[in-house]
Amino acid sequence: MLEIIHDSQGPSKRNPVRTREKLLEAAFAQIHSHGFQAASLDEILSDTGVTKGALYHHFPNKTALGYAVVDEIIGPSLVNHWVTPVIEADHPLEALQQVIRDAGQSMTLDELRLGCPLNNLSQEMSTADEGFRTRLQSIYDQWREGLVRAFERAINEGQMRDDVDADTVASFIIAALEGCIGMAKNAQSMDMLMQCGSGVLEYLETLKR
Amino acid sequence: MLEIIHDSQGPSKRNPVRTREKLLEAAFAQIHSHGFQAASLDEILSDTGVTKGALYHHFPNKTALGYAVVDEIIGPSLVNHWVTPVIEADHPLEALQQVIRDAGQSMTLDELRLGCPLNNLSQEMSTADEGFRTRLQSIYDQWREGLVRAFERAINEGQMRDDVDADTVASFIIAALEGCIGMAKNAQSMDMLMQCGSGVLEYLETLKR
DNA sequence: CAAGAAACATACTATTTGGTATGAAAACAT
DNA sequence: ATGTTTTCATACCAAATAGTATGTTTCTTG
Repeated sequence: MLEIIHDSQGPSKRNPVRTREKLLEAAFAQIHSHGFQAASLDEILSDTGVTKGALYHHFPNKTALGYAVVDEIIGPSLVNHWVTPVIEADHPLEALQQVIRDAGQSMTLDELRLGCPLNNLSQEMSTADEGFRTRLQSIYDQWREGLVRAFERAINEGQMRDDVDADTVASFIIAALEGCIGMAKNAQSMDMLMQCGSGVLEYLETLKR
Repeated sequence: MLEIIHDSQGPSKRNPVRTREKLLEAAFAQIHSHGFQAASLDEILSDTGVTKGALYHHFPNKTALGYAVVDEIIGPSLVNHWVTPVIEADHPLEALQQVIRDAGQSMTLDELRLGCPLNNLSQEMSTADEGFRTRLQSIYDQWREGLVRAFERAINEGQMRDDVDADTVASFIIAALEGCIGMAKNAQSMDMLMQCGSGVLEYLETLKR
């Protein structure tokens, strides 16, 4: 928290691209820890060593910085970890189960305490700022559409029951996953995460044929 | 929002109990709408017509007011609507399904946009304030323990499969429900609530025997 | 009824906040 | 080299916030 994000390359030559990156990273960390509204610009600046002038050169205001965090960090990260592996897998259902297990096992208690950045921001900002809501919604949409495609493929290939609606299942899975993380986040308990997660895994098991 | 909460009884005789109630109600509304940290004391005062002196007579600080909202409004309301009906029912699984359906049908779009007060506060405050976290956790615990008792009874009476762990199922159900509401809240879509909710209902169906 | 406590009212304060104004130093183009 | 744009630095500001100080009114109690 008190660490400054150093440039890896020697003395401080001027590097606007890296400056913007540092701001995004620090803003993401700050938002993840405290939420968007409680995220302090001054803290982001002291964390990065960037000055207010530079910040407001790269972003017109705090909201725009938040939007950039959503578009350039949260969205891509979610697609990488949760969508692509399932879409590209030969056996989507099992791939999804594996992604869930991996996420559960690689997550530390400190990370768990912070919760899911996507869900955190949604719950905080959906009523407060329409721009956040739509951006976050498009991430959820990508996620759901990815799962739907994967499920439909699994159904066609006879890996999955054909008496379920892929769209309903996808929505339910995403909701259940976010719910599990939220639950375990408040409990601050790895056991709760595992217990809840195994509920999801068992549900996925019932979808196989 | 702009309406003042009037006393129903004539002119403003001094009524400390009612004053405290009005503060709690307005604080709950404010927290439900904007979250705890963004809830403005000044707005609560102008909503109620109560003055700052009275507020700080009844509550030592903003945090204590928030705690009281959790203990005296959010907790009891949840137990009333979600725990008691299931515990007292002859057929817990079907009762739970009915509670879910009722909640879905009685919920307006405006309410949906605000989300679940319990989940909202958990996600916002669990990292920021340990007092909030423990209080909210005890509500979750009551909920889960209520469901566990109901499920165990259903299992004993042969209404529910006996190859599932009541505790795991209870945690998963609560997580899934909160996840559904959160999902639909961000989507601001009643359809999403219904779609997600039917996922929960179908899952509950698989638990019957 | 008197005295003390409870309940409320008003004015003020200290701090934090996002945002701005203005200028300097690099980087770039000609 | 010189002018121009980009990138950054510093100092400042207006608004909002929770909280306090202090006084007044109502209620309770002996």
